[in-house]
Amino acid sequence: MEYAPIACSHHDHNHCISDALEAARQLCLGRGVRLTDLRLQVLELIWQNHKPLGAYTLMEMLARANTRRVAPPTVYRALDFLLEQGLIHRINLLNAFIGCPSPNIKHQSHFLICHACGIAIELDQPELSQKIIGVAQEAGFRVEKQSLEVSGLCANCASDPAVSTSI
Amino acid sequence: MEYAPIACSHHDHNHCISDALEAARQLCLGRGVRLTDLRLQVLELIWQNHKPLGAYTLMEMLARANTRRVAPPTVYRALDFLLEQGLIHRINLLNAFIGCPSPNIKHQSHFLICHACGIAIELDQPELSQKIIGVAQEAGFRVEKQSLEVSGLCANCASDPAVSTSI
DNA sequence: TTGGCCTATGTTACTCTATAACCTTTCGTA
DNA sequence: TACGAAAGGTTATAGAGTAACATAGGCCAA
Repeated sequence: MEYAPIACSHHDHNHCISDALEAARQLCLGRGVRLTDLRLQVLELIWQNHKPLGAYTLMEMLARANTRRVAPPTVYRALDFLLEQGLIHRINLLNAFIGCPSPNIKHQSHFLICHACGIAIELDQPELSQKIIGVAQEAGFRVEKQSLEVSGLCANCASDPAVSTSI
Repeated sequence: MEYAPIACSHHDHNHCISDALEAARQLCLGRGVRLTDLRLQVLELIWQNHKPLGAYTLMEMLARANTRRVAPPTVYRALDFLLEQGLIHRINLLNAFIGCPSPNIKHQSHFLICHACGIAIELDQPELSQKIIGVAQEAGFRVEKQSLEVSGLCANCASDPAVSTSI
């Protein structure tokens, strides 16, 4: 049985963006932390699509949007904040960052990453997290953070003959 | 029920090294690929312990062992070869490389990484790989490579009060 | 409302990781 | 032994991330 993840389907992405930004505002308000202009702008840029973005790409996007250039530490500090608040995830495989659709629920970082179109699909599988914790416990290991990064082809790209034959 | 992974236990590590190098020799012989001096030396250095090593650390170790300095491309080419042959894995979380104890069996990259002592324990859980493939298939995703990197505390460090209190 | 503190951002310089491009050497084979 | 492919050497540079210190802005207490 298959379902199409939202990242992979045609959808009104403006809705994704506004939902994410509103969730971020509420979450920061509730926690008493400051979602500054810069942090909000970085989060908004990350949400431009469902593809993870590198810090230096973000810097260029900021420069283009703001006329003023920001230096690496500035963007990394904003990213650190967003990571701490769980508003974004880091994709180690790509040295890149992607928005989290459910920042208010504590969860692990599990992604499907399409190497054809570049999108990253976040999995929501608490059962899988539990399975991983179980396997680790058998080895006497105390789990703190999980990072699952599966690369391959998303539903769209896998069914696109132009993609499948060009690999 | 717990078992102590070998990387975590007291063990004769020379045995790990000689096994790994012998396995590599056999595997390359069988595949008709060349395990050159440099490649063998890099593999041996990686196997010095169960902690992932960065490319630049390896470069320094090579320089110390050989009197002659090697440049980054040289060590990266050796690493690429070893990765292609499945003799080592890359740990994205650490930008580092670690020896694979079972290069002759095709498998996914699943690791437990202790942030206290630095060791990486490779999991051997085909069932977990299958579970991940299943979850991905539900989203219509065609899996090519899995990378699971779990960070936390290994059995030794978790039971060491000096470690637990210093975090 | 001012002063002081804390947090956020700016700036400069640097480290670490990785690769491009081109040249030389080495190895296996014809 | 000579040739071609593969491996390694060299130089330069791209890409990712951080240290250290300076400045600005928001918030609270007196």
